[in-house]
Amino acid sequence: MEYRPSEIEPTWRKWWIDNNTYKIENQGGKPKYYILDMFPYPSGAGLHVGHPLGYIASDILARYKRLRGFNVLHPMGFDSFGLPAEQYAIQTGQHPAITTEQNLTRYREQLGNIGFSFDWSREVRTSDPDFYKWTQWIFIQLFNHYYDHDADKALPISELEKRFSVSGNAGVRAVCDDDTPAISAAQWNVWSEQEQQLFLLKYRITFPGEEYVNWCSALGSVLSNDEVKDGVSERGGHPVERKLMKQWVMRITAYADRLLEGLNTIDWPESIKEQQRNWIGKSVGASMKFTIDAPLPVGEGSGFIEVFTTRVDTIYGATFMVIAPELDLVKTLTTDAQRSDVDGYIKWTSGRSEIERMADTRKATGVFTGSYAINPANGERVPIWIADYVLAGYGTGAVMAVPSGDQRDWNFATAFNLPIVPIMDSQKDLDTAADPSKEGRYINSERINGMIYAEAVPTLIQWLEEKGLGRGKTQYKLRNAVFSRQRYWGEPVPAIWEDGVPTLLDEKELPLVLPSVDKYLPTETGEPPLARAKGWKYELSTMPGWAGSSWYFYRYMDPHNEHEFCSKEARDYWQKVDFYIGGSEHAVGHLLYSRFWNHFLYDMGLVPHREFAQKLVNQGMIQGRSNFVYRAKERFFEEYLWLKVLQPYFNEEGAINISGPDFEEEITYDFAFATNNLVIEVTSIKQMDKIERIRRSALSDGKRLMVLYNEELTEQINEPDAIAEKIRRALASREDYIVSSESPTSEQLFVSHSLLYKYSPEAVTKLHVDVNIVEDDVLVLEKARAAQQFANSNFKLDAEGKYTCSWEVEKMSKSKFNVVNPDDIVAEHGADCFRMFEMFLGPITDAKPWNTKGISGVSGFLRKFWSMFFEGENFRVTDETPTRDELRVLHTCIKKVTDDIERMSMNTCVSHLMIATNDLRGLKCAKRAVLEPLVILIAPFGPHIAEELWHRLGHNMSVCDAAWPIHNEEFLKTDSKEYPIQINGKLRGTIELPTDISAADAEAAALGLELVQKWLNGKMPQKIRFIPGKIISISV
RNA sequence: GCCCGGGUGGUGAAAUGGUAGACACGAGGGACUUAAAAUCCCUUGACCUUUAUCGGUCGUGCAGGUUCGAGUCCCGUCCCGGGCACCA
Repeated sequence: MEYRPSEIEPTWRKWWIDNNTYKIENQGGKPKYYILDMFPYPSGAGLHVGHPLGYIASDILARYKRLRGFNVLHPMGFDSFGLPAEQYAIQTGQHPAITTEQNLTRYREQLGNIGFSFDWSREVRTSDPDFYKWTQWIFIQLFNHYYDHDADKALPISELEKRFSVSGNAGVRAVCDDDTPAISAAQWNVWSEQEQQLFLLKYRITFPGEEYVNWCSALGSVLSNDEVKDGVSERGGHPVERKLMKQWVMRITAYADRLLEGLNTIDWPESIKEQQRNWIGKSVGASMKFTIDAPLPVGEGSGFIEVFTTRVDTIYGATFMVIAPELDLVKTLTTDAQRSDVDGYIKWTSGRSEIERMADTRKATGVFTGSYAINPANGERVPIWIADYVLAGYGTGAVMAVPSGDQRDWNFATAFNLPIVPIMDSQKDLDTAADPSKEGRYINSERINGMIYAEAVPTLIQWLEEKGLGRGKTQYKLRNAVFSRQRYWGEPVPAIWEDGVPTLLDEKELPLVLPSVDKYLPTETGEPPLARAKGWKYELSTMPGWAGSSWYFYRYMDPHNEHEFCSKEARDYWQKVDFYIGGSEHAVGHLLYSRFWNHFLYDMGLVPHREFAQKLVNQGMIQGRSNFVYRAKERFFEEYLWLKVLQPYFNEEGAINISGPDFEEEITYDFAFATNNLVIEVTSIKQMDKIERIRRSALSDGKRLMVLYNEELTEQINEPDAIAEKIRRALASREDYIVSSESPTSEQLFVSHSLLYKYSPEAVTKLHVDVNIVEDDVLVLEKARAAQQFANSNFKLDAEGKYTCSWEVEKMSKSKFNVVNPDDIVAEHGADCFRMFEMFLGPITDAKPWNTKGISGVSGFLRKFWSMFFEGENFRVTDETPTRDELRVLHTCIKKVTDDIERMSMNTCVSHLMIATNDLRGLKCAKRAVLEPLVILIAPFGPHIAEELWHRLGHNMSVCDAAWPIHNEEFLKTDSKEYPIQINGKLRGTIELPTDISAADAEAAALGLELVQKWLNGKMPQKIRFIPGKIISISV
């Protein structure tokens, strides 16, 4: 019986739905397992073959875990708020909810075709009010808490109010704004409600703050750094400016240390953890005061400059200071003698863009202020310079420069002839570069001379603290996260403003539903779109894309709960995500913010674990494989005429004279014949002006002009003879102006890539072509002729009559015409084949271009697998007792597939199933005892074929609830093994030995071999190693 | 510049210190067929030797090291991809 996936697959998909096969309960005697995919944003382009890679892998794992007796939660939903839908709404006026709904429907359909075991009754959508009600609720909780250092967790803001009213903020160690003043209880208590509320904002975990943001007035929105490319918006290319705006901000910095430490407790890819570590950017160092030793005007400045350093141990090498030119302090430090230099430099740097400043990092620029500071360690006077390699925005905007240890400081010192003092006995070649080594012992460093790094740092910090000159300090790169978007399509922020104080809605008033607006643009006065909503009295900005995704994994546990974001029973049952899979592009966005929210929810006692996802795997991106076609330019026709017509047909006459290698010459003619005054001009029929101009010029030159239209050449492109004949007739004629009277219908010519090596690159335009009308890089002409892109086109084919395309690997996207829809693959080969082929491509963590070469291998395998069960039209599985060989094949396969699923090596699983199938077909095995376990083994990969065969084997229940077979070592044993024999590390032969042979016997047997004696060449072996089950190794 | 990954046949890849290239694609040859498709069988890292077998040399970016034995571990180096970037 033939294997027909198009018949069996839809049947079983319906059966699964009808039987609620994938519906999961929050209970049961089984252990739980929670497998989560990063949910997709439903874009208008639909699902492409890259999306399901991770879903297939997780589905295989989910089905496997279920077969192993786990209660598996494997849900799917949609991150359905976002900018693309809003952009589309702006263009078309259509409500984003409508387009989002359409996209969602398409995604559901496409996902439905692949046979996933998702429990769709648990689907969530972040744009659904029933969902974002709880996003808003969590926002309110964040507002109502502050971070207490002593408790090292978030505490209710009411606690803080109590403490303020009793003892002010003196004893409070909490995360707050930098500019928070000290207040007494008396002050707090006399404050008005409004004053108290404003003060509390300095402590709340989410608060309205002033932040520099990337403001794009054209989009009416603030953009994240990665939405800005080269100073303009990635989407639309609009200008972007740095602007100080009132924004809701999340005090994620409060959690910096815990987010960093938590990384050590989770099984995530090292690269993701490393990116998060870099993003958090903890640097442990010291801050120090350099007293200013200058004739400062009385009362100006604090009298010292504070610096932060991660290398306090290098302080004795600090021979000068550098401060950022933007700092106000520069004015006071500048002496009269230096004033004009300094002013000039400041003027020059302010005119330089960020990009320029980054571009020439090699050349040190800067100016001496004329003032000095005292190095607190050795009391030496060091000059204070300004230079733009020091950034005002980082730390204090001042550095102690240690030219022997820091390359930028070294460059600067070398350029301006400042002293370079070695501080470590291990530093080398200080005349050519800095040496930042921490190895060795200190020199020229008084107090720490002779110490090593680990001794020097605490010694110095202790000394600085005793003297009041500095202290140990930890600094983070992490900034608080801006949480407002001046956009429409996002969660409304549940806040009302009154007298500059935000009040949040009561829980009972949630959800605050997104109102209707007439347009999705900012107002004329630059307010966000929500300002257009009638009667809207709430906050005008909405939440960012990462709001809903920061907690959605809990909603799946209890998706329809109207009273809580997720019930306690559900949280207690599912605990956390056991296995999370998604793209590494979310490394520091989603994955850091969701960890932050989870820590907060943990502090509130709402979730059972500090980290929500124990294990994370990144699936590699499936890239697109774009195809390109080449459209002829005028230049191409000129070169074609020369190469294919004039040279072959007229050279022998010696009668032509070409205007030279520059085909683009405008004044003279493209080709001129020495005889009969004939000149030829090649141009488009559309260029009537040009033709007229040339005609007049030919007339005055006394030349006879022949005009060949690109378009007529296009039609005759495969008949150079005909064109030659035309020219021959023109040569022979006496007419002054020869031009085709017929008007050609072809407008464009596309030239096969295989022919292009003869032509110059400027002769053609390279264009993307839809990969769906290309097969094996050859354009399918029937399909191409029907395509819009090739209307009124002709093709120049190669000698084999083919139009070949070139290709490149690019991101898969609609604009590159390289999107492959999984539906098409499923329709052609079946869902099981599609699933297994995606896995067979290679390790899921690797990025790879989509290429269906090789899909026939998987397709053929499934047919072979199927055919084991049939003899003609009959199901032929028997109850005979299997042979040892058959059992060995089966149990080897069980072992390998089981091991490989556990380590997510899905590609090799497919290989092992292929091997077992090939072997069993060789043995002509059709025995139930072998084939039935094999059906269970294939079930996670090809659920449809497995379900079909499972039922044909006589079962009524789904194969999903079968028991995963366990391999029996007994059947893997063989009586003998072929041992490789290595002599001096080289493989020289093999020997068949009994499995249970003793070392002595094995050695003797090996030495008895003729081939071994040959290599020994009469010598005695120095050593023989027998590694049971592996190898025999002989050294001579 | 710094931090992560990764370099293996014509291609996708496999090999968790023990026979490098499993499995598959592609290619070549053959069987079946009126023919084609489908299917099945054989060969397929490079080179040398041989009628063929047998056999040998080289081979996992490059160059070293550890080891009886290295694609795998260590040191150096080059190249490719990703991330961060005058971050003190």
